[in-house]
Amino acid sequence: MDTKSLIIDIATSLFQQNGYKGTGLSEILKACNISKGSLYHHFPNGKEELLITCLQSLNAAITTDIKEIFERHSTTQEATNAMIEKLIVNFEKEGTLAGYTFSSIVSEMASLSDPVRNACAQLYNNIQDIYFNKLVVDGFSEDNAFSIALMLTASIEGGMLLCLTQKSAEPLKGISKLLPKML
Amino acid sequence: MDTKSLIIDIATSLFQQNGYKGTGLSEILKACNISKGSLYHHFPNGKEELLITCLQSLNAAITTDIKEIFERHSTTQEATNAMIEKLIVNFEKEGTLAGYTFSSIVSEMASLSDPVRNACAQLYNNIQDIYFNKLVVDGFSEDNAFSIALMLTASIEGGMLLCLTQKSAEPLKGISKLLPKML
DNA sequence: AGTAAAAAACAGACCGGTTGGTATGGTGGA
DNA sequence: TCCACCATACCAACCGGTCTGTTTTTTACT
Repeated sequence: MDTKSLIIDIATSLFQQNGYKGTGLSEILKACNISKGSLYHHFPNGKEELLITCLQSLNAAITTDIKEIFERHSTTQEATNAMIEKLIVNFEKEGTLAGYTFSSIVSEMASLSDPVRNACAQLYNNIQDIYFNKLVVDGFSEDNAFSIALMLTASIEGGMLLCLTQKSAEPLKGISKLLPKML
Repeated sequence: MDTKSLIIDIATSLFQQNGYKGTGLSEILKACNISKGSLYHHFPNGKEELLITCLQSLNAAITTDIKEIFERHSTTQEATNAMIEKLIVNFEKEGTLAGYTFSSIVSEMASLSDPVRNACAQLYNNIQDIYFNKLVVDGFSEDNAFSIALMLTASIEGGMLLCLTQKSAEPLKGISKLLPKML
């Protein structure tokens, strides 16, 4: 793996775990085992440029991950349940939901940096789009599909937040059980 | 107003706006127009103690706010709609949802400090309890009431996150429209 | 009531450590 | 020889926290 990709991969997970301000450059450098000169060679505009690149990389990763799940299951409900199940398994095994959420960055940076905010917005949009398209195929009207896709995005993101605060996967499990009523 | 309350009030809104790591002590001191000695007199254990105190104060404020709304409306649906409406008005007027959410602190600190995480968990619990009790009065079974209360908490919190990233109140509006189907 | 001692509240200098960022110089391959 | 790539020394600014000293308020006693 080339140095730039290495930086992006490691920085992404550090940002997810500790947030933007919570992740120091030195921490990234040590984890990558590279020097400051190397980082600033690949990201001349510094930390924020790195963050945005990470968000884009994360965007691609999450999007393809979800897409794959949604292609494997015939209905939105099955796909959503499978997706949440994957979240739960990951959470109970790893004790973290980093890798699937980036809410810390949103709430940290949304009001401070428009480029970062836009990168996050695009990520949510992509996820919501996947839901939306599947719902339309399922036979929902575009209006309904849009509403439900929004609700899915919000409740899953909120559910992850609750899981983190409670150190328990119960919130996501409860949401998963309630989804059939919505679909 | 005594100094301690002043510190708590100002620090609370700063923490909500910029997160925990994003808020420097110096910033708090300047905003309060006090000295470091004064702050450390009232909060001898420093920044984290201050944060937890702020979360408890926020807990009381949000809880009584929501309680008041839920007492003024006869059904959960009406109350929820009124509450979201208030969020939307505030967001479109102030451009921020600080004051109603603290997701930045959750996602920043949940994995780093158990006391902070517990303070946040308690806050979510209190909110969810208000929903739950009203739902039971509405005639839902305890099981259903619990599920729906969870869903409300998650989707509203997620909705706020989406509003922040999109700089638009649309997500919360959409969620508000979809609530009748759930209740 | 008057006063002195004690406690609470506040101010600000100072500390070691870290932050993100820059400037310069070296190295290896095309 | 040139240039992408990397290493290192250095910087001012800031971080949270400690320290000592001063002011203000409360308490206790005559």
